[in-house]
Amino acid sequence: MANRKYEQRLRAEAAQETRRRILDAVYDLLRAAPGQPISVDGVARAARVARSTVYLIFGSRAGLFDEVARDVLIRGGFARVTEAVAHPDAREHLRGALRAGAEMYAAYRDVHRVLFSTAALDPEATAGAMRRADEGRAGGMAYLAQRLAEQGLLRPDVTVDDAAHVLYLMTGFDAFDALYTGRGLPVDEVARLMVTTAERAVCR
Amino acid sequence: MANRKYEQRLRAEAAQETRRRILDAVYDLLRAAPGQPISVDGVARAARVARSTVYLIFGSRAGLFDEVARDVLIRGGFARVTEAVAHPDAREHLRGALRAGAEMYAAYRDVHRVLFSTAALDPEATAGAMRRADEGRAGGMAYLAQRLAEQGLLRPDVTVDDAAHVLYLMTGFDAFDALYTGRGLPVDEVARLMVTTAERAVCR
DNA sequence: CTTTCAAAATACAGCTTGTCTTTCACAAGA
DNA sequence: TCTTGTGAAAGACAAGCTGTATTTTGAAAG
Repeated sequence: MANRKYEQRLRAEAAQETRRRILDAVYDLLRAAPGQPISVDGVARAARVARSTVYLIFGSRAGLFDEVARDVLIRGGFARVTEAVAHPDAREHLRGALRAGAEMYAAYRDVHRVLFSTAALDPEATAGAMRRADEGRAGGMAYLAQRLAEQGLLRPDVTVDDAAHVLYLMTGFDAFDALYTGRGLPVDEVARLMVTTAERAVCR
Repeated sequence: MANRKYEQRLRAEAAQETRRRILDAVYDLLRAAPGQPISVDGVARAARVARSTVYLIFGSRAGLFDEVARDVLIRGGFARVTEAVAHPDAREHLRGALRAGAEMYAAYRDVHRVLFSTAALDPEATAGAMRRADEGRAGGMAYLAQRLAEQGLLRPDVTVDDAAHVLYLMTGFDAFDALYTGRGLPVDEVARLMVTTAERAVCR
């Protein structure tokens, strides 16, 4: 029973691959049948993997969705949102962030819909990934409101706090989806409406 | 087996009473443990009623939630929203509708949250009450946008369609809840932010 | 005193999550 | 080549859920 050290290159790679296959299966199921409950069993079968393997890797249903939530930000292009933040002009920061956010949401709309709705129903069900994303956005909007104020771009009758509230409202997935799915507007139309509405509400 | 006609006063009243008891149980459970899955069995036990009775009266879980959705509008004061619509001044119509809507959502916030989130996840799960409410709101906002245009209150750079889109966005439960729960603002603050944001976005 | 009906009680099939234990297959190391 | 570690599969299991019967109870209506 002496410990024999393993470096396991190939095996670790294979493990990573099955992990990806399971995540991909969630995307596939969501795209194939949006608005339909997803079971761990269904995911396992779609990934051609045993159900117990899903529990082995992700621990639970919540753990799986937690990883999906982490993954969908990367796949959807969250990087472009952070790029927008780097713009020296706060107004361009606002426009870029709203546009990048809309595109990110649209890229995997069904996935975001399921994640947000299940998180709203039962915060435990996503193990906190949604909460973290939300807090990050709240912090980002506080920062943006502050920058707008510093650059003198805020309407005189709008406080920094109010601006942060409105920006938080406009950058949420629900706001995006109300226009995208609820009204059937294309992404660029949604982004345009969001930008003009936000600017009129908080900018001078 | 000859049919004997029944007028059944007392019995019909008793039936209506158990029906209310079941609906009340849903409210109680939602208020006691928001963000926790609700089972038909739990509702039945809370109402001190057999589970089969719930199915007898409401047909299914979806049917139950459908009735709750119908009920919560009445209890929350949807009447005040329709009153606002009657105002001759379209701008006051807008303000009144937004305020009344916010108060209605706030009165039974947890109930609305569950209803909207489950409806978003699975449209079948509420048997259409949410969809109908949504269509009604969409129609109402189209009407309001039209009235604003006719009274010359719309910004010159805003089309009637765009105004309807923005108003639809601002009057949704998700928009309300983003500020009410997401930001922890009191109802009147939410209403104020909604009104000013909507007015700045679409009114001259 | 009989009829009718709301409600309860009960059993059932089928689905779900989550936790086991056992077995298999294969790459890493000696 | 032979052993060992380990990712994954396979399968059994408990517990909870929905939905659909079927039968029984109790009380109001006639």
